[in-house]
Amino acid sequence: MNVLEVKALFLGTSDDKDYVPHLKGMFNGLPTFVVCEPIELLLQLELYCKKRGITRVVSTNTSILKRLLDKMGYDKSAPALSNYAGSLFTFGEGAAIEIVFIPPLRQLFTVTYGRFLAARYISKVCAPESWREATQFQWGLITAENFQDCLFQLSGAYAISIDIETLRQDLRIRCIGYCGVYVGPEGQITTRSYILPLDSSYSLACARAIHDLPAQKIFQNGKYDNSYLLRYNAEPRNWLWDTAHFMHSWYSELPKDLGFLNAFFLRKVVYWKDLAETNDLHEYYKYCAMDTWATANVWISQLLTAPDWARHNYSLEFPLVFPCLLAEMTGLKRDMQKLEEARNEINVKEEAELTSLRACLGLPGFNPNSPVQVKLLLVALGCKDITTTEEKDLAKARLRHPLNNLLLGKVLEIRGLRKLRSTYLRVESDAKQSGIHQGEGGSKEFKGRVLYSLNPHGTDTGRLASREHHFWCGLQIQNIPRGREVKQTLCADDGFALAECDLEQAESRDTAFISGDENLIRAVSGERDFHSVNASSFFGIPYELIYDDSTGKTKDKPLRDLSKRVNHGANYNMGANVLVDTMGLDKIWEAKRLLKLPYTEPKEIAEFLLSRFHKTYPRIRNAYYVGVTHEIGTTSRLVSRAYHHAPEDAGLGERDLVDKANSYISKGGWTRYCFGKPATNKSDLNAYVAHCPQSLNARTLNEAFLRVFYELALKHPKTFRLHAQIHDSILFSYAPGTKHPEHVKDCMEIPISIRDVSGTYRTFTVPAALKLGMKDKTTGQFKTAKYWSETE
DNA sequence: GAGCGAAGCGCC
DNA sequence: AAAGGGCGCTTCGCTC
Repeated sequence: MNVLEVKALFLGTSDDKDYVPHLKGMFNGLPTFVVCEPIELLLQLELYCKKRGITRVVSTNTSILKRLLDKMGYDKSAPALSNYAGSLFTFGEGAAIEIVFIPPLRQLFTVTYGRFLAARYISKVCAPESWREATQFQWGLITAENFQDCLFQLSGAYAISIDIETLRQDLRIRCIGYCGVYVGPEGQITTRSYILPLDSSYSLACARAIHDLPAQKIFQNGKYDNSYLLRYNAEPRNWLWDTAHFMHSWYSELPKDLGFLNAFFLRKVVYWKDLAETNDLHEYYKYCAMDTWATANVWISQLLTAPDWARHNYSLEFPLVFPCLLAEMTGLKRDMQKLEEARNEINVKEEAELTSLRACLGLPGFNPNSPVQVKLLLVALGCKDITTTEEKDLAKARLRHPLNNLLLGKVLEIRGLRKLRSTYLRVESDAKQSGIHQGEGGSKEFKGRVLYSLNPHGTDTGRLASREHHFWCGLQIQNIPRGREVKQTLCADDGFALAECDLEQAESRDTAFISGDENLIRAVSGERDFHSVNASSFFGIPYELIYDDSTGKTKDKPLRDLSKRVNHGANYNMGANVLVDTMGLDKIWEAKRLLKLPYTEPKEIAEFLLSRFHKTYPRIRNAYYVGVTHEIGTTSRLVSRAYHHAPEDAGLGERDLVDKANSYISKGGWTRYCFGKPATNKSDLNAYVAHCPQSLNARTLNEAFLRVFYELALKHPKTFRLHAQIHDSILFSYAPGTKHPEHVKDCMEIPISIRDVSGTYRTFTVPAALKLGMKDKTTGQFKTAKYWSETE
C-alpha cells in the first residue's frame, strides 16, 4: 500500500444514505470511505480517520459541526447546516485533517444547483490545488493617533473594499471597515483591514478623506452602504465594484449574500456571522474587519476566475446602481391627508362587509383572512373538494351556488380591503399594534416620503426587483395596486408633475422577434389591434367583426378578452388545466358557447384554445422552445442575441451599423447560466422560455433607465426627478413647461437588432407611450398629473 | 414571545 | 400526475 495515498471520508447522516451513490465522481478519484451512522464526538471521528489514514472529510453531520464550533469557543446549541455549507475546519494531530461541510444530500435533487455546489465544496478538500488561497487576515483600528499612517497606507492600495455597520434604530453608522488590496512587485496580493469607529465629527472627516482616495472601491451590495454614506455626505469616489452584482452577473440563480460568497469563492473559511453576535466591542470590530477581508478576497477571486461573458454581464448591470440609488433616495411624496382619507374609506367599507358576513354566518369571530376558518366555511358550503382558499379556488366555489357566491364574495372583498390597508396604507398605529418598528415611530414614510429599493441583482432575468428601503421603511414600489385607492396618496413634489412612460406590449414583441415567428411578428408590428388580430387568426372570425379600426372601438369584447387570456397562457407554455383555473369555469363555458365547441370537458376546451395559439404561431413551440432546450442542454447557458443601438450609432452608415450589431450579437448580450434541466423538467423549461423575452425587455428598459439618468436626471436636477422603474415603465416627475417627458420617451425607444433562433437578423423598436395626465371629466380640459392615480 | 414557513395576494 | 414566468409583504398558525 502506498502510505502517501490521500484518502477521503464522507461522513453523512441516515438521511443521506440513499443519496451517497450520487456523489460519485466528486472526490477527485480519491479512495473514499462512507459513514452514515451517528458519530457524536470529534475524538471518535479522529480515531476513525487515524486508523484508516483519512485526511479529507466531507460531512453533513451537525453534531461534529457543533463540536468543531465549540472548540472555537462558540456555543450555539444548533448551528444551521445551511449556513455552514462550504465551511472548512481542521482537526486531529497537527490539524492534519481537513473537513468541509456540504448541504444535506437530498439537495442534490431538490435544488437545481445542488450537484454543482456539492462538487465545488467537496473539491475544497479533495482538489485543494485547484483553489487559490486567500490573503492572510490582518486588521487594526483607526485612531486619531494613527489616522495619517492608515490614510497613507490606504492611498497606496490597488483597490479598497468598504463595509459599514449600522444601528437600525436611528439609522446611524457605527463603524466603517476598509480593506486595502495591495499588489506587490512580483504580482503577489496582500490585504490589510482597518476599522474606523464613527464616533465623532473627527472620525467622519477621516472617513471622508479615505473615501476621497482615487483607488477603485469595492462593496458587497453597496447601495445599502451608500444610502447611509450619502446621509453623512461621505459617499466614496470611484465605486466600481460590487461583489453581489458580480455574482449575479455570473450565476444569477445562486444566492448572493456575503456568507454564501465567502464559502463559494474562498477555500479555507468558516461562516462567521453567527460568531459575530457579540457584545464585546473589540470582537464586533474584528468581525466587521472580516467582512471587508471577505469582500476583498471574493472580489479578487471573481476577477481572476470569471469567464468573459460574466464580465460582460457585469459591465451591463453594475452601472445601474447609480440611477437606482438616485431613485431610491428620491422616493415619492406621500399626501398624508389623502392617506388618512383613503384609510377611513376602507375602514368603513370593511366594517360594513365584516359585520354583514359575520351576521350571515352567525359567527361573530369569523376571520376571512384565516385559511383554516375559510376552509371550514367551504366544507359547510358543500365544497370539501376545494382544499385551498385562494381567490381562484373561491371563484370555483362561488359558481356552484348563489349562497356561496354571496358569502365568498364578501370574504374576498374583505381580504382585498385588508390587503390595501395593511400593506399599502399603513400608519403608525398599525405598526404599534403588530410590534413593528418602522420609519419615524412606526410609519411607512420617511420625512413624508415613500422610499423603496430597486435592486438590479434581485431577479434571475435581469429585471430590477424592489423592496422596502435600506432605511427599514417604505414600500415595494413595483406592486402598488392599480386602482386609485393607493396611487391617489402618492404624488409629485411641489412645482412638479408626475408622469409614467411605458414600453408597449414589450414582451409580446420580444417573443416574436426572438422566435422569428413571422405570423407573430406581423401581428405585433402591424397597425391593427394585437388581441383582435389574435382572436381573428385563432378562431377564424373576420377582424372587422371584432375591432373597428376607424373608431378604435372593440366590437366583440368577449372574443377579444378570450384571445387575450389564451395568448397570455400559451405564451408561457401554460398547461390546459392551469388555463382552466386561471380563466375560471365560467369563462371556459363562455368560450365553448362563443366558438360553438363540441367539447364537454373544461380541459378539452382549454386544450383546444391553446392548440389554436400554437397553430397560429407554430415557431413558438417548434423553434423557440426547442432552441432554448437545445442551447441549455449543450452549453448550460442562455445567451441573448440582441443589440441595443447606442445613441452614437445614429451617426453610422447602414453597413457599419449592421457590422457593429452583428459583431456584438455574435459575442452575446446578457448571458444567463442555467442550472435547471429544461429537457426533462417542465417547470425549468417554462422558467427558461419566459426568461428570454422578460430578460430582453428588462435590458431594454435598464438601458433606457441609464439614459434617462444621464441625459435628464443628472443634467436637469432642478426640473426633473427620477422615481422608479416598474418592469416596463419609468416613473418620473418634471417641471411643467419643460420638454422632459418627450425626452424620456426618446430615451426609451431604443432600436434593437436581433438574431432569431434560426439565425435571421431583424431590427425593431418597441414603442413607448407617455402617460401625462387625463381629461377633466367636467371641463373636458387636459390636466397634467400630480398624483399617481392621474397618470393615464 | 420570537422565529419561521405557508398561504394569500399585490404588480408586470 | 401535472406543472406559466418574474418578484416582496402581511397574516396566520405552528414550533421552539
